[in-house]
Amino acid sequence: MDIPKQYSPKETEEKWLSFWNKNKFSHASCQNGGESYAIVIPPPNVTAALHMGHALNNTVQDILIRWRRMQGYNTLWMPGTDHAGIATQNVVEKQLARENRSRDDLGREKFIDHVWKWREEYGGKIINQLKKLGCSCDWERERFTMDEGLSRAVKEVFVRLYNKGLVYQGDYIINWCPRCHTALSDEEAEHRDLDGALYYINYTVKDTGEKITVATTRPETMLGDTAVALNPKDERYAKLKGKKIVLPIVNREIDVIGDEFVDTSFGTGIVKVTPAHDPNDFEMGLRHNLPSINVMNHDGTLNEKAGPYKDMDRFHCRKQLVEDLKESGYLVKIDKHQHAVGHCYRCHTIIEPRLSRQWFVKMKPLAEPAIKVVLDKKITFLPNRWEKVYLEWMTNIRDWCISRQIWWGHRIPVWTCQECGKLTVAVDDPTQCASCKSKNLVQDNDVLDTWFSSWLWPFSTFGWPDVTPDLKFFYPTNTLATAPEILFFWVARMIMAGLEFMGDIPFQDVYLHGTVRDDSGTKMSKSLGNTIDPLDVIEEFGADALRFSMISITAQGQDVYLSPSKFEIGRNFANKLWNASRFLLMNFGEETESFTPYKKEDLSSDDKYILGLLNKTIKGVTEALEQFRFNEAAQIVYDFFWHSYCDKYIETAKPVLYGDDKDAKHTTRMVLFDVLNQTLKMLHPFMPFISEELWQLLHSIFPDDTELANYKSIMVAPWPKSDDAMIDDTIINRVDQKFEMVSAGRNLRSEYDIPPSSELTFFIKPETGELQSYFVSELIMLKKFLRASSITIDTEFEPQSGLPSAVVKAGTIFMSLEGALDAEKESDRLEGKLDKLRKALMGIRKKLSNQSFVNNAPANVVEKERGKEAELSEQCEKIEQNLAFIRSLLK
RNA sequence: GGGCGAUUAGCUCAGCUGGGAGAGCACAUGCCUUACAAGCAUGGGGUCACAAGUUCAAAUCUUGUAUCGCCCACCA
Repeated sequence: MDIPKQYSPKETEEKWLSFWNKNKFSHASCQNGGESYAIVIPPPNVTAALHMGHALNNTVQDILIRWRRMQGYNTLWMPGTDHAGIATQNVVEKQLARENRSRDDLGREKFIDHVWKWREEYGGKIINQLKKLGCSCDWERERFTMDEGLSRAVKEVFVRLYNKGLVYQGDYIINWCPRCHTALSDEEAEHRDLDGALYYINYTVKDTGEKITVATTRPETMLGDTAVALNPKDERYAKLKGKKIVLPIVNREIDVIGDEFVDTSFGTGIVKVTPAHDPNDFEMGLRHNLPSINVMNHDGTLNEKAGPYKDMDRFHCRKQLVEDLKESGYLVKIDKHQHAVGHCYRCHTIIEPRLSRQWFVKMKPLAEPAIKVVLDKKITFLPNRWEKVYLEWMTNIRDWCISRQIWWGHRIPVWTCQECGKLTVAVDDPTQCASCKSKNLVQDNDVLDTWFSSWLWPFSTFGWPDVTPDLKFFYPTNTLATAPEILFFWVARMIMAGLEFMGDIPFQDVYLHGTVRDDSGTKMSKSLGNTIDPLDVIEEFGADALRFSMISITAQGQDVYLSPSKFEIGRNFANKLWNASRFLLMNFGEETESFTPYKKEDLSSDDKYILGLLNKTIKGVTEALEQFRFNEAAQIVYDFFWHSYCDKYIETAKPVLYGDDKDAKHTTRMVLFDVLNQTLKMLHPFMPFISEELWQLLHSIFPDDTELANYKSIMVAPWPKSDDAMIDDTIINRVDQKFEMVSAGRNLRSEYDIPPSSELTFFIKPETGELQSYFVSELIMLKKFLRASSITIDTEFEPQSGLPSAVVKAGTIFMSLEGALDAEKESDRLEGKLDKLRKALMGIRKKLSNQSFVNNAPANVVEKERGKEAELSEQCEKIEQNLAFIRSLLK
């Protein structure tokens, strides 16, 4: 068989992708029954291109899904995309702008048509990219948050909440993005510390002409001031109470109010009150019945209320106003001042707090049960610390502003009657007013927050509000894997929605992985230009390499630091797998051999050794996966495969394979096959493509092997089960001692600079007779590993001339030298070794002579120390003997 | 202002319920040994940020300090 020395992922990945797709291995049906295991994908935005965050997120999910599928669960991974209201509208508007057109040129209906067309043409390309990554979603079920079904769920939810009094319309201060021209929720406002200024401005007291100074960070809002506030305890308040204050420049008269909110120690202790542009001022306005003056347009320019500043941009106005105040002598001073400023999470424009009529969801009643299920451990967070973050947010939850002044999204199902002015709220478009029966209805112009559809994702994707068989079977889902960034946006809200509308939790485990950063620790983002494109990595290293590398460096919930060189881990590992398999294929191909599994009684100690370690590995990997310790699972298989199977077992197998004993050969082949087969299965969730390729190749060697015929794909082959009966620690320990002896011999060779090409004579003095007979039976092996022409094994061996030696657990190994021994060098070498051992021994002896250690430490710990003490002192003694002999040569 | 995370080898990081400091990369030396140079063998390298405490025993638990990073918060 002619197989290239290097694994090239490209064709392999394409081949199996279409194979899986054709055979629909990832399609789930509730009719197959069994125990369900379901994950709903965090739907990426339709506008998205695959980035490393997606790659990590979806690799984690695919590992879980593939693993559970192999374990025999009825497994479903529900895929789909999010319509991403503002983000998508922005993208399409930008595209229009390039053609010198705006959404207003098109008008609402045509614009929405245009977005749908855009989606068909360019949107959802991320789905194909996820396929390339190897994601085994049930692609037949792909959903979109604006699908007909999901849209119905959205309306249903709105109506239900409205009827329950949990959705209401009101005038409040909301976060307004002057660039997107829409309201945002509190979560959509990102607070960033900015170096701003605190402006001190003089206002005039009308009667007395006296000046009072207020401090503000946003002087332009002065134009909308309707009062000046002091703390009632402030003695200045008594003097000013009832007086009128004249606003500079605009010369409008406003009142003085007393309010506990005012902090006497901040600024001047006198606050300008702008109810239409500040949440605190708004509250004060309500308390004191103040008028609200909104001085801004929706695009952040000043309106007619701003007098001379009309049509000016808010920041231009600020500059001009400060200039004017300075000129007219009202500006006292400007202090540097750092403060948190809200930014639009979509376009990063500075948000304007603005009084506006919007729709809200009352959250407290929804939050209560969602707090309870977490406290009751019905939902667990991994890592656990996120539970606290979740509870903190939930307990201090504020109402959710859900209306958006954009066009792309779910239109609010509310109609206003033009006759009686009453509202009709309905799932199906009403033909007449619910109260006066007039047909003259106008639908609310706004659409809903994107998250108002995604919070229903775990059940809307199964057909809710219909109680479908899928919904009954797969809900609640099992695991949700996502990034902590959307804990509040999405995870928390899904829990609330699940409980409210399904009466049950949406998922049991929430696995929150870290954020992907570049190797300087900066979050990867397109705008910073520090991204690594996963598709480039797939192109260069392969999807398996990308997945394996990323997972093996991702500790549970810690952030991931990526640089291109990291992907070599996975690429090299894939290549190692490739070559080990190549070795098997080369040695299996020569004769058609029937597939007869090895018999336990025919196994050599090396066979038992590797099978023992295999079973330990299966146990370790399975446990690690159960605990969501993906990096550990990957590490365990990696280490087993590379350092035990390849470095040790394949090497011990070679003399057998190249020898004449047909039965031994067959047994060895079957063990080689079995162990690699099981390893490939364990690796499948991590490296789906190469594991499939090699599994298919290996199984195709044996015409009478049934696994390939039974399962057709490793994807649905059974997950390995560990068998304790296969783990014999005595044998594992003995074989380990053999390898330790080999290493000691190799070390001697290396320290004496003897090239591997020259064959040497070794003498092994085993510790016990039992080891002697074991080593004798392993003579061929030992000769191969040590590149020795002859090895003498004798418990009574005493060197007649000076020989370099090394002491290990199993005994002493001596190396013959062609020329005479440099006794001085050897004595130095031995002294060095002895020194190290003695230091270790001293530490242990000190411990053991400590009465409180012996009395207080558990018996097994003390016993272990005693064992170590015996072992080390014996080794020291032997080295001392050897050293004495060498020294005698020096005299 | 509150909360959280990180600090371990030159670099990137593991180290779960306290009991022998680990991996990968890099480095040094030697090897194209009939699976693999994307490899093999051998080796060097760490006051586990600092300080105090609990304990027979601390990288691991407690408290505090420092540095970096993140999240939340309506002091104008």
